[in-house]
Amino acid sequence: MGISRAVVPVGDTGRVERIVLRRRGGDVEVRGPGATVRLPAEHLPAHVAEREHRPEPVRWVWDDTTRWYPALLDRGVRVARCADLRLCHAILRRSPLVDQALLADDETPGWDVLQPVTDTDAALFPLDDPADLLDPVAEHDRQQAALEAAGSRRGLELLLAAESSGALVAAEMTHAGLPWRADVHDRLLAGLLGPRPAAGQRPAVLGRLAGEIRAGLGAPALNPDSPGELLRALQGAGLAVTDTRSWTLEQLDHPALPALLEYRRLARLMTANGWAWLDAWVRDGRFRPSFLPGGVVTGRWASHGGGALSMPVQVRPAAIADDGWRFVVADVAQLEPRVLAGMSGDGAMAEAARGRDLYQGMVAGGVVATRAEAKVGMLGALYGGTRGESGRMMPRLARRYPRAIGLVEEAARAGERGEVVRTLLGRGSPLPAAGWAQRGADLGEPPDDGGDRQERERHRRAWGRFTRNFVVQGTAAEWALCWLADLRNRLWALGEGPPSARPHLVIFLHDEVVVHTPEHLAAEVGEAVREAAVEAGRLLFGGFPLDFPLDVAVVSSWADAS
DNA sequence: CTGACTTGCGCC
DNA sequence: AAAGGGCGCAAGTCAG
Repeated sequence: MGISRAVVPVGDTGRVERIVLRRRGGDVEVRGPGATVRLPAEHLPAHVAEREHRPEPVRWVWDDTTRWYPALLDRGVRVARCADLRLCHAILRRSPLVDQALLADDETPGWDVLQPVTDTDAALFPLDDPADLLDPVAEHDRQQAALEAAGSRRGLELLLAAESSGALVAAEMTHAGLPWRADVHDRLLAGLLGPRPAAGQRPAVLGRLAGEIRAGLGAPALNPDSPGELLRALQGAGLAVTDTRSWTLEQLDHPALPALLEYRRLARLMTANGWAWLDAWVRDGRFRPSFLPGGVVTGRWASHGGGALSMPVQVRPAAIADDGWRFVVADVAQLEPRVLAGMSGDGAMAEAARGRDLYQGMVAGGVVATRAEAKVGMLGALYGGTRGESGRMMPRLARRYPRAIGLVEEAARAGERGEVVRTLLGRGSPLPAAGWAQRGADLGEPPDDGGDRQERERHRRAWGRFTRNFVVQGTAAEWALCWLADLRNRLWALGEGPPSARPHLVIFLHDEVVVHTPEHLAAEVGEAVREAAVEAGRLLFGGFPLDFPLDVAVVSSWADAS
């Protein structure tokens, strides 16, 4: 394995040799700047490893990381850089900074619809993979030409490098898996629900609670899992409700409700992260979901399998580091408001962000009286809340933070006009569904009846809330990608030996990372996480003074971090 | 029966 | 009058 201690800079696109890989039946075509060689697929890992060990940096160009990297990782081969043509294509195709004519080709629709493969057990090179019909060399050339001609090119270049690096991290996290103690999880479930029941049976505690609910509501046949039956039973018991959400039920006063709310809480645990979840997703002491970089329109990651991006705090005690290893858990406080301050160049908001608690900083700046007001006001600015408390805060925020609030307001107005907005680095928003945007009264359409007009207006406002949030959520995702990519490089430089012996990422949740590390490196990993955050801020916002304080914890169980 | 939709709730 | 962004997942419900 390579033992280079140098940290690879994120986005060092210019000086790096590029090698394009392409499947050719059972062979792989390896096309470097000087020569093209063809070798059997089973020889590829050794070939890649040999090239990675040489001192001159290389960027592997391939159609889709999910189609190449898992097999390399299985053979113990790690790569420093790649260009993921599928992900880069998706960004470039939607970016308003890009001349789409430069991407146009007969194969463009094929790249548009190319999906990642998530089933790592599938054959390495399935015969009918649509990816094999696409020419990665030509696509890479088109992408480079489009990038060359793009406005704000450096931002896009950074985004493509970070996105590709994210694809590597995603594959590596699935490969490594999150250490998961099924025995601890099972004890946790048994403590709350009773011992594991036979398939299809309610565990003892849920059975008892169901009985209490039926008795309390006078509905002996009620299935509390059925929203319809439950609603009728509640109404039959004299409660004026129109839905059965827990939040609604908490407002009511009825002797059956404590049992119902407790049932809800435990039934949720059982169905989402109960024994069935353990059977389906935990093998050999590891939870291995697949992560999908760019899986959300804003650029956030999605995940598939096991609900990896919404692991309840309740079950995190079962995530336990291996013997002699630790977790380093780090999250950014108030990432989105900080990113908004940076992207808008709002000095006053950046000043409030100086320090651990941005909301407290807003109080100190005299813009609001309490932290709670600061928080609800800021969430309203980011999500488009105009009602109640957050609506009342907006004028004050707009006065004190004109650039920040101006930026999100303008994004909302642009969305309402049906326009594309973009993140700081250049990821574009999708266009709204055809309909309201094209048929506005300002385009000369005869006025419809009031119902349609109101409907269109609702859609217009909703789309404005989406674009308002898009620019901030999307730029926050870019900060997080840069953080992740730089951290990945630092972690590699920190360790020694094969990938499995080095500190490695196991979880990434939008603004939080978990690193699994040999215990003796935990302190250094903590430093690396902080340094990577500083670097991410520099990459996105240059010299603009903006803090991204982290909470960092070195723990044995994920649950002990929060 | 399957598949699409709804409801509710976990995470950020 | 109403007006909160993005996801994934499981169970219930309903249409075909």
